[in-house]
Amino acid sequence: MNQSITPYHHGDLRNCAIIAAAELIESIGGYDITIAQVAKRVGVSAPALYRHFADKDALLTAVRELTHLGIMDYITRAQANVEQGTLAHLDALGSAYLRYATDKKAFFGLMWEDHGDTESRRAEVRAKRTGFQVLHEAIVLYLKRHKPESAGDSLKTATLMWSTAHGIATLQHNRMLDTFDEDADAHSLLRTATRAILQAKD
Amino acid sequence: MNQSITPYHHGDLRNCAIIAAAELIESIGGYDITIAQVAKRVGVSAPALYRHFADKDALLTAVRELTHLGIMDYITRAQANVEQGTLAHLDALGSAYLRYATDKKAFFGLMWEDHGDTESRRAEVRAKRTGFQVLHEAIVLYLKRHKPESAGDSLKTATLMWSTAHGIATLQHNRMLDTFDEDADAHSLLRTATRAILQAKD
DNA sequence: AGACGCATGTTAACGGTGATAACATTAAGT
DNA sequence: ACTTAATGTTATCACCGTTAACATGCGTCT
Repeated sequence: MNQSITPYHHGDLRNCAIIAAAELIESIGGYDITIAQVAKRVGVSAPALYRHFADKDALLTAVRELTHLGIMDYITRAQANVEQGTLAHLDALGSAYLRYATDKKAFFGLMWEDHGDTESRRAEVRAKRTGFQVLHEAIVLYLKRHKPESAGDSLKTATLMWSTAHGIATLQHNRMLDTFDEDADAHSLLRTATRAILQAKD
Repeated sequence: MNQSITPYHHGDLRNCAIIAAAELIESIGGYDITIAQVAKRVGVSAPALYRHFADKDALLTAVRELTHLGIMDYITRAQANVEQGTLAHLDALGSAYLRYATDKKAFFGLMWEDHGDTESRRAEVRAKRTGFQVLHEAIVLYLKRHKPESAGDSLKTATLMWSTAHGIATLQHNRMLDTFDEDADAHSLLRTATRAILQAKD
């Protein structure tokens, strides 16, 4: 965001590098980025970045954190004008997820890239589950209101909704849903699934 | 498979290279393979491979074709001992998909890797949709038998089932479903979803 | 059978990449 | 002011994908 004063030696690299990497990813529409590119964009030599990141993956992990904030922004914004615990609420959450996946395609892809099993990995999993918690709470509320008898299935229901949304997003990402059924776009598809999952076991 | 006679100069490289690449992928459990590794494994110098593959992605694309065969094998095998068009049939298809995703984790990941938009891409999309056709036909049969009134939704239903299965598989792939709900493993999760989707609009 | 040509292999080399080492410079604290 | 740690620089490495230039041997035509 703000690179403040004295950008060269004293300025906060790290943050600038993360932002530069993110901008680069967005501009080329893919996460196959190079350290040298980031360094050049921030106006510094490549090895300088290794003072702030252990390796390339550490930088990308930082970008992923930023991505988590981004998707959370989509989600919280989607909740703003919707009554909590309603079906419209769940629809809004699902739509936000899908919208992020298409709007910020490269980031969404990076988010689920298959990187190693380091300890920073654990933090990411936690961050992603935090996003899931929002969905879970919304479902808890919905079930309490409309189906108290199956309130115990909230976790399973939430997992199912997430899986479906994620599957639609990733398949669409791979151009796998393109010409199947024109009037069944991703969003309406997810809405149908949501209703089906909620109606189950009536 | 069979590298037949005279493996050196005259033997069928290409196929050997593809198999070597596949074996390598399986052994290291990831698709971050190097041309040199493949070359060494097949006992040939690295540039030799470029007589048979335009670039690295062409080789990986060939491996992906092999992967498509592999998953189709899982699917057809799953159909063998099951009555067509039954709920059990659909369960078997879904389970086969999930089982492949966990059994051949690296291949499943490679299959959905984000590679460029070349023309070989088109062929892959077709191959993957061929797999989808099996699911679709099973659903057509099921609907015709059990719900003739919603036979028109077969495509949408199939897409939804695929999306859910794919979402479960990929989320599990990213260790995202690990400790959520112990008694709700991937397979039972998908079975619940299948029933919900089929029961919808009753 | 022998000469030719093409498919297919080899070694050498190039540009680019992630990463480290050795050195330089600035900021901060006493 | 002098030391010290943080942070930058250039030089360098090993490796990777890829191409060029050269070598080898199989198939074919006469």
